[in-house]
Amino acid sequence: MKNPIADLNKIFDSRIRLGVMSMLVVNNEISFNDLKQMLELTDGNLASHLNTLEQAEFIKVHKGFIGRKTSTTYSITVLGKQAFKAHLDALEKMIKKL
Amino acid sequence: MKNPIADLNKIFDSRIRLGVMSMLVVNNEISFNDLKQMLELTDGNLASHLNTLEQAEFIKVHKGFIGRKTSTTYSITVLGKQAFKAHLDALEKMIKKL
DNA sequence: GAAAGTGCTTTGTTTTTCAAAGTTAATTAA
DNA sequence: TTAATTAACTTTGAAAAACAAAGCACTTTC
Repeated sequence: MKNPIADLNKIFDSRIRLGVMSMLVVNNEISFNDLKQMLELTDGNLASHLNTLEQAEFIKVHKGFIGRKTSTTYSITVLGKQAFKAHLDALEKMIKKL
Repeated sequence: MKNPIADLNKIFDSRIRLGVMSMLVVNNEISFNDLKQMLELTDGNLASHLNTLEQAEFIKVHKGFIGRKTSTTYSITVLGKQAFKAHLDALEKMIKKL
């Protein structure tokens, strides 16, 4: 038998990054503010997790406007989608023995 | 919409504890050594994660023998099964929108 | 009787997480 | 026009968690 946790992606150990990704899988663009409110996080905390995901190239940023207000939105990348799916598959395989 | 990660159990953020639990769900008794080898961990690291799970009363310990050798085995508790299931349900709900 | 195995505990370092406060820039209210 | 607000950060620092390595008590095997 092989190590059941070896295929889990370390980046997704964090519930917050998991939450961000799961939200971005279904919504192709979400604002910083919406993420912050949905996940109930402080600015700094969210920003640093987003940064981790960005470094990994799992998400990308778009700086734009809503009306005349600045609005930063985030979306998932192809790589991000793949990695997230792979992680979920690994999770599923791990617990599929139920 | 409500916070998608609120129902995830913090104890299962750890890949290692997740791995231990998923192994104990399908095998009703696993030895310290087997867990250590399967998950590729050092003694101290495994022991401390097992301790966390034990504190939460999600697993319990049995000190016994295999032949004449000491053997410590672990099994999941009813509470542990419930908590693990609840966590998996929360995870599933979170990503079910796929 | 020396070496090795089991299952820890202790110690200390590294990594991760997080909140709080400060920052920049634009925007609206007074 | 100045003050206050909002958005989206960055920086700082503290607390928590993860982890490896070493030590330890006990037993067993060589």
